[in-house]
Amino acid sequence: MIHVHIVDDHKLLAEGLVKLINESELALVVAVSYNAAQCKQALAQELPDVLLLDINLPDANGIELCVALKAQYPNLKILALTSYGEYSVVRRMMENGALGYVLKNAMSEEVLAGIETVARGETFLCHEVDVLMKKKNNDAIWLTNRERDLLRLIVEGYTNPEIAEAIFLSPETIKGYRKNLLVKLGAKNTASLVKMAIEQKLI
Amino acid sequence: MIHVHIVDDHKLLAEGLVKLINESELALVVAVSYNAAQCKQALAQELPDVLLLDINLPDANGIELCVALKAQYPNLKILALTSYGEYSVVRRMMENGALGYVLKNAMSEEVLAGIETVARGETFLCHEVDVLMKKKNNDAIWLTNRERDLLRLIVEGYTNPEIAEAIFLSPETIKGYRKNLLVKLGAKNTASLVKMAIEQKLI
DNA sequence: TTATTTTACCCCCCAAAGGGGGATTTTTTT
DNA sequence: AAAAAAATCCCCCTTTGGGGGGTAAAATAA
Repeated sequence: MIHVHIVDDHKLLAEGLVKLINESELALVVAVSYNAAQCKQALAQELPDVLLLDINLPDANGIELCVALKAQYPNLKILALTSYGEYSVVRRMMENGALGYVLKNAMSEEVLAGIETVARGETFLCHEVDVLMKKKNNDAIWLTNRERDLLRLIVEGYTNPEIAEAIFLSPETIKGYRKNLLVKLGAKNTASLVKMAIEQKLI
Repeated sequence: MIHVHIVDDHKLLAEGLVKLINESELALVVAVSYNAAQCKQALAQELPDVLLLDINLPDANGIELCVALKAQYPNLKILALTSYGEYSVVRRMMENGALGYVLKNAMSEEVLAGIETVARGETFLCHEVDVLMKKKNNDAIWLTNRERDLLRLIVEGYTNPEIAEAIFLSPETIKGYRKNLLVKLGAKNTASLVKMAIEQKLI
């Protein structure tokens, strides 16, 4: 029997999942957490086989939480369960410790299949995400860490001179990054750059 | 018995809701739609007492859908069920035909209470939203229609001269609106203006 | 009917963004 | 070891944005 821990602040969804999983006879829900703090506490008590992890938690970022949990519990199998269907999110999640990724609009069978697959130690992507990762690999936008740092600061409203001073670089360098980001994202100015950064969840 | 129609593309959640509602003996789920098109088709067949409506649908905007459905079925009671906890979204939803608003992170009892209340024709807000609408009423940001139009164009990356030409106004007027928006949202420049507009879902 | 809000317009000035062209060094990949 | 990619820096010039002042008609609300 696979032991599952659900982490999701959408209580309605979590409730439904508990029923779904327990009734499947495939796995057993041993814990439900509504935020990152609760999750960490519960993990210290009992370690499940699979952690069903939402990305959008009230007190933490799912990607960073994923990294932290993997560091503490290397054998824990993390299955992302989220509504974010953006290339950048999936990729960062999978590169940072998640073994599987299932969208909230997937069929319930996909969740069960995902739990079963990651429990065996294999990677799993729900159908829609699988298609996305194969198709978009060509025109998908992927930023370097430095570019992401810069983009974050631009989105926050910092000007080139401000950023330069903050991270000890020449204003001309920041200008170069900004120009490059415009080209990379296909944005015509800062406004559309910020829009794309947020909507495609690149930051 | 209250007849309920669920509209949500998160199939996992919808499934859980069906069980929850049917087992409550309070109401009966007569239809489930995963998008706006399906919803409209199903409504033409059978009219429920309460429509449980998600805002984030793949093929439509929940607020606009709400207006359209209210126009066609004035007696239909719409209960918004969504993850958006922003002041602007709640207010626009309630001003555009929704009778109630429940967050997805609410307890399941709140959904049932919401269904029961709106079925009687009374308005309903889940606890968290109720607190929000009372507390934030002072510092909450609310834009005029014109300001929203302008903000939309700014977010899209149009410059002042471009906007002026597009909506037949003087570039100086656009400049004035832009300045005013910066003050209203408390943004220091276009980048943070766009960020706030999207994150607070003002557009 | 009076206030208030909204919409639309104008001036000056300087800082910041954006478009064009480069370059070098370090790091990563092959 | 060679090639490619990432990170850093520089110049010139034009357009756009942002801070500071305003005014005034039209629409809404009190």
